[in-house]
Amino acid sequence: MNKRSSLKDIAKEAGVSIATVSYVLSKNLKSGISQEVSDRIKKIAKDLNYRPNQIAQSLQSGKSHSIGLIVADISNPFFSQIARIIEDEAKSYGYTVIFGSSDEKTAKSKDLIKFLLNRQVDGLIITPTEGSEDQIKLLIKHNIPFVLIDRYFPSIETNFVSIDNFLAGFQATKRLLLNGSERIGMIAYDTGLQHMKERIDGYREALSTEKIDDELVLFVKYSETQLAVAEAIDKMLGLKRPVDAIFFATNTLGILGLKHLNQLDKKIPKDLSVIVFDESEIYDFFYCPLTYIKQPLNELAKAAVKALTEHINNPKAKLNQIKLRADLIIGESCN
Amino acid sequence: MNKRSSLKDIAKEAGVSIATVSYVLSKNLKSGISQEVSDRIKKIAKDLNYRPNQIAQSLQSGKSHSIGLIVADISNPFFSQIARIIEDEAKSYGYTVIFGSSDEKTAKSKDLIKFLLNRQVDGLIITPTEGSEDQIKLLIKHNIPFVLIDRYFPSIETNFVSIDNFLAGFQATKRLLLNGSERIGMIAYDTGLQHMKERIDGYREALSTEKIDDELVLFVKYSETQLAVAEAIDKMLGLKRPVDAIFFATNTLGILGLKHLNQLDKKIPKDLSVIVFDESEIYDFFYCPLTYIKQPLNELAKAAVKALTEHINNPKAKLNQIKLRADLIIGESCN
DNA sequence: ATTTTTTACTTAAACGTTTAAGTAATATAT
DNA sequence: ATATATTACTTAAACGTTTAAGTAAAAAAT
Repeated sequence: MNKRSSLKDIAKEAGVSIATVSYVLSKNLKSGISQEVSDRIKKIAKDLNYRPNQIAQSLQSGKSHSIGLIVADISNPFFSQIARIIEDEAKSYGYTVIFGSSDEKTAKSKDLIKFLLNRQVDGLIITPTEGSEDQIKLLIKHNIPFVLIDRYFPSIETNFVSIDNFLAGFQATKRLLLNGSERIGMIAYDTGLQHMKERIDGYREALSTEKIDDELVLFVKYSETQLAVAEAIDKMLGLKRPVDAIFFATNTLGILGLKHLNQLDKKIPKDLSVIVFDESEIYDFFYCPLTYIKQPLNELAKAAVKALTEHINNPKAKLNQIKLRADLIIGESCN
Repeated sequence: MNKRSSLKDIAKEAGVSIATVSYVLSKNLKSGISQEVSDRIKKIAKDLNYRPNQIAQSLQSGKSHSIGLIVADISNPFFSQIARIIEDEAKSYGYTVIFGSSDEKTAKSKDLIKFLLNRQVDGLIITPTEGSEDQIKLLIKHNIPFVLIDRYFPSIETNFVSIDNFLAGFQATKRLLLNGSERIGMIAYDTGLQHMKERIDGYREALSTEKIDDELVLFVKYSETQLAVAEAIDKMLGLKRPVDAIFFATNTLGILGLKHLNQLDKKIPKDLSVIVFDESEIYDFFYCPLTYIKQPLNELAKAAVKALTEHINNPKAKLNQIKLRADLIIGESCN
């Protein structure tokens, strides 16, 4: 890369001090530089195609004007859609986004946080992994601005932006009951993360006590999702009293589940009712319009960036603990 | 954010000079520091939780160890999958990735390049937009390491990594002919970009002269893709001699096209044969297994990162102009 | 006519590193 | 016993900014 021109080069060319050039070019200070010198400097700057070195500015100011984004997996459309909105939003505040994928692994998340902080990001937006409480506490201890997104830890006082997962789980389940389902299975990730817990709690709350049956809530490990979803479905359908509805707790679980149900040649909603979490383009290709929970991705991502910039600019700003409402989009998969 | 400890803090604590601390902590130089002092410094560094300030290191070294990634739209699975591979690969070389979406707009792409260069990225991986030749030439002029991905400009000597789009277009069309299609339509983006041209050229090459018909190649604008795809299909089906097969030149075009064909209640392959560019999870939910062109995303992304790091480390390294072969995955959509 | 204020700059330090060059003390060689 | 080499450091400059503090000259006030 060619050496880029610096204030020094301009100063030399203009026969003035570096400070003078700096004063002229950083418009924020209208300190007393004569029009003539100012114009000359501006012209030279333009001729030399001067662009301030942000690294030097960062070192000087202690601000990098970049934020770190840690998602579970950027190639998952749920996260890449969020990333896109965060990108645009961050840019409007003057921030660049450096991203990383944790693969839901605590160790990876820890490395990423370290990596991003070494890069002197001004703050972080994180979808925390299970068991990453200590990492989060460390961020608090070091006064590093951050916002949790999608999930949060009820035991830790942090900024977070998520949906009301309890309500979403509750509403979905109520809908299934309303449409006559008697035995409603739920397939969720095997994680202690709050968002998952709440989805399940919402589901339980919606069921009358006699309908609750622990056999009907099955957990799959993130690392073996595909196989485990299929097994869970097989199990639910193989029960003495099989399920007549399944509630999938995420996007990925739902898609894999629907694939397996297709393989089993189960017809929705004739053989089985289904509700899925999150939107997907895929639903358009499913023979039956699906009923699903639609998260307000735009609002989630924007609120996260807003909260983060607020805390970057004022570390004492009060915490943003935002739970947005997710809508249940009614299709025909649970009729 | 709490002030992080610096070499200065450690030096003060240890009663030595900053340089001594630097020598100890930057293991690469085994210059003569006594074991005793060295151990003491290391202990203090650990106690103070010292992490080198990469901004300062960057300023000093002129390397930021970050690369800029410009894609058309990070929320498009094609690009987010590539981004994920680039992320992992870049990390293995010690680079962070800063990304941006150009939305296929030249002006946005220009801004992004400027933005990323101001951030002192060491190099760029770019999916160039139509008409961005000047931006690319400027990068060359300034000796900025970069690699084009997915597309390239035949008129400019650059690093690039793409697939052999001509061959892909050729093979897809040949397949349709082989399976008996007589009137093969193609829906492509209205762009002069080379990858699109080559896909169309491949299609033309496969057709015998008398089969080529300009009515059968329809172009849609990126900014109005959805509507335009539907119109193009309607037009092709409404011809005096309507098409009996459609070749969709990208992922997005294919998905939108299939949706519209569903709405028209056209059955594939009975009413119409179809071949699509790129993979999608969606295909699993289409009633008919699709025949599609599968790009080797892993190889593409890895080759791009490799080429880029090569050129960052040695600006005179010879150009990597890589065209990988894409496979035609045979389904049942053109039988 | 002298003092004060204003103008238009410059000097210098700082941000946190790296690293070439310098130095004093000790060890080795002659 | 003196010259030379080695060890274990320190000094200082550099990367490119920003900005408080300083200064000389010109303008305004007394």
